[in-house]
Amino acid sequence: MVTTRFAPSPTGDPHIGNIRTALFAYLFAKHEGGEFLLRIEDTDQKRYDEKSLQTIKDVLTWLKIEPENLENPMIQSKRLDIYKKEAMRLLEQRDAYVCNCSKERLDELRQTQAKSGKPTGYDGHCRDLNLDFKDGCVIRMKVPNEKIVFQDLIRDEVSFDPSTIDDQIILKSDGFPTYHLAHVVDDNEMQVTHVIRSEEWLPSTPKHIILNKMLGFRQVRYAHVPVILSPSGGKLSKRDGAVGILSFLHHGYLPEALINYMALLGWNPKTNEEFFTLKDLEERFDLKNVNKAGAIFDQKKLDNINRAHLLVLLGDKDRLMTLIDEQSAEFLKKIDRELPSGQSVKDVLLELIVPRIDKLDEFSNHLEIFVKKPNLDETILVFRKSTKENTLIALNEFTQKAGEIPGEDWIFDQIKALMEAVVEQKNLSNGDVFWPIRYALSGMEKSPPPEEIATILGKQETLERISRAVEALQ
RNA sequence: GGCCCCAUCGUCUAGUGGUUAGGACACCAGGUUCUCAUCCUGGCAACCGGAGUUCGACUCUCCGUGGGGUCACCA
Repeated sequence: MVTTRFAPSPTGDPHIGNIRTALFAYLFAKHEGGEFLLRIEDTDQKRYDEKSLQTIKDVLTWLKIEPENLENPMIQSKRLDIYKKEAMRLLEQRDAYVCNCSKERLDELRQTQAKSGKPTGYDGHCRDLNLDFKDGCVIRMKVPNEKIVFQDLIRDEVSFDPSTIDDQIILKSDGFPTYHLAHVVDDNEMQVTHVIRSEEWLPSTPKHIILNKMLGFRQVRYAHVPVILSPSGGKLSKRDGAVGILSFLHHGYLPEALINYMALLGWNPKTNEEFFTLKDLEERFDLKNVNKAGAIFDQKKLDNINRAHLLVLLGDKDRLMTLIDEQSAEFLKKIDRELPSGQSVKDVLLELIVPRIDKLDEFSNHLEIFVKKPNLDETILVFRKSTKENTLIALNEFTQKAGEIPGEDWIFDQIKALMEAVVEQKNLSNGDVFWPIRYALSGMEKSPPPEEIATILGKQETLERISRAVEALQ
């Protein structure tokens, strides 16, 4: 049976790169009919963020990549005695040793090494001293002199020369284990079969393999997934804007879209399709089809995929209503009424607005136009294939004709007929008329059609807005 | 700097010795005899360089070059 895990440190809003790794681990487990587990690696007391655990759980739930033990994850800080016991065992086996080198000595050592152009690393000062363990000392693993070769599920064979691996600390002076010891012990206890983690762990993998062997644990398979790069090519970091998964949530991205995009970033489905649900991915995912090279994060593509999922959501308007912001939802309910066609104003607006937005946080902007007069830019007011003169003719003629329509007839087909009449009588193109009226009413380059907006705004407000547009042009 | 990993359109990628090097995003043009959007059609655009191996290399090997990662009592 396959078991994978997601083992984040509780240090804040989870990075999208970590979540993608979690997704791969989840998908691999599901595809193999196995288990996906959660473990919290909180052995660094300095960076601990108490809200983070809940955030991690919320995010996994929101994305629907829930670990089997979501409510009861393994927490490393509660297992200190276990790590210590294993460290002591290694000490007894002479696979590890006590080191009392001071921080100062270590810093100095590194500096001299760096200065003389040598690789930095522990020099083995305490290796053969056979010091007794006392509180305040650290324990280091004794790296044997043998070449380490292993098969990475994504990269195939990777090998390391022992001279490049130094005697890593496995138990810190505060009694906490380092990652190296803790994860090996935990993965064994959780019966993890496949360690799927970020590529940045590749260089320390030989240490983990050695530790695992020393402790007599069964072998695990490793898969190192490539990192996500920023548009400038480096590691995607906070300097590149939003990288925390929560910020994507707050910006109105759909969980299913995020999942779809993250999967495509580095994994390929071996088909030309690109739209996938979680279920689809569970069926098709294979580590063999994960790319080796890092992939640059492309927000445009994410937006595009989000749009595709948004369109699908139109088929489930009840869910859609729960996803848009509260104010917008309330507003829609307030103005909702049945139209002669039998459709509701709410549904019509949903249908009109959703295809025009990339993400849900833009939704309220589209509703705002019904309560707030837009700021107009006279250069946008003129359709790109039109002229200022024709725009003025169109707006003025529309105003004049509109005056003749009684208030109770102010509904879309009438208004549309009106605009069509202007086109015909003044010998203009559709763009000459529809574009400036729509922009005058909405102030947006993308918005529902003018007659729809005008109907909801009412005759008086419509004419006021058009007259403001005429003023802006003159 | 040492070590490790990587390298096809601007971006995500398909391609496993013989292809007009395919798809998607973005961009551009056109269409949907109603604007913007949606949708549809078309266009632009790539094998990092050099040696080898081979009848034949984007595909295999080596060397460069470039990019990334890592060298903590952080994970």
